[in-house]
Amino acid sequence: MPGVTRNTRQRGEVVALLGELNEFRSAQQLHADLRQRGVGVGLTTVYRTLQTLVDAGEIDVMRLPNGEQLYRRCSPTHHHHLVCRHCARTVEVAGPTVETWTKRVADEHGFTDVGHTLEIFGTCAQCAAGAQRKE
Amino acid sequence: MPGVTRNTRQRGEVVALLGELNEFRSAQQLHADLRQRGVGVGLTTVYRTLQTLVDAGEIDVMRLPNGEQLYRRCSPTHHHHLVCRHCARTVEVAGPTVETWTKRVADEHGFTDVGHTLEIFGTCAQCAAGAQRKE
DNA sequence: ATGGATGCAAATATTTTGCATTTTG
DNA sequence: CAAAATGCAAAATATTTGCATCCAT
Repeated sequence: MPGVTRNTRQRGEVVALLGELNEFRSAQQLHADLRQRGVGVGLTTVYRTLQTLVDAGEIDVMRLPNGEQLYRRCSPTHHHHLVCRHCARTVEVAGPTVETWTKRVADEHGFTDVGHTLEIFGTCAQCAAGAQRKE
Repeated sequence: MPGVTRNTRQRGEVVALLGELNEFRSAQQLHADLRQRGVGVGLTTVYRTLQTLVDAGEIDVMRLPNGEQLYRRCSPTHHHHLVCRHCARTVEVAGPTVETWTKRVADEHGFTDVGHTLEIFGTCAQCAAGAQRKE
């Protein structure tokens, strides 16, 4: 079992990139981004680093309806995402209402140790205005 | 483009099985179930049939945190699922609260054409009592 | 020096697709 | 009979793992 987490160049590159970006990216995208800027990092390492960061709670994972996993540096507190289907613009939203509701529903049915996943998808104002579908 | 949807034996088998079962199953599981009862259906066909049914809104798809896709015949109205992590027992829950909340949040941020995904995971009373982890 | 980290290639796992054949309407 | 559906094998995706080597501490 990994006792400590060492500071390697690759790890630094991944963390740095996530720090700059403010949108969800797949492991593959992040890997491509890095290579494009001339940074040598293996895809395997990107995957492993992201996994480590997720476990440490330093980044967020989200899964699109199509199954792709996207990663992003987010605020450490529990929250959900409102994502634009077209431009991928993302808004973090705190959801005390949802938290309370899920907890209550779970209680009513005798469920404990509850957790949940929630993502909201829609079209942001910009994209709606431009009505520019790029599909 | 497929104009109509024909009635084939295989399609009937899949629909029938989904009709009996009342829990989420993966395409692979459904395929195995069918073969086990001596019904000859190709895995490809199972996938294609499920896809068709989903498009027609006749069945529900859910994705576990691990990414597996599960299918189930559900009530036609919009709802969410409360799923036991251990025994996979599933409860359908209507979520007017959530619907309203997501709509409001989206509005506040100028998002339109909104949709969302929500799944609740926990430990059901039975499993909590038995404390039987079968992992 | 020593155990975690890396990265290549290969293995997994899941879902999709090409295409010849069968079946439904 | 024509179009749709089937099913096998192969392809496409995405992520994980074996293992020899490298490097941070």
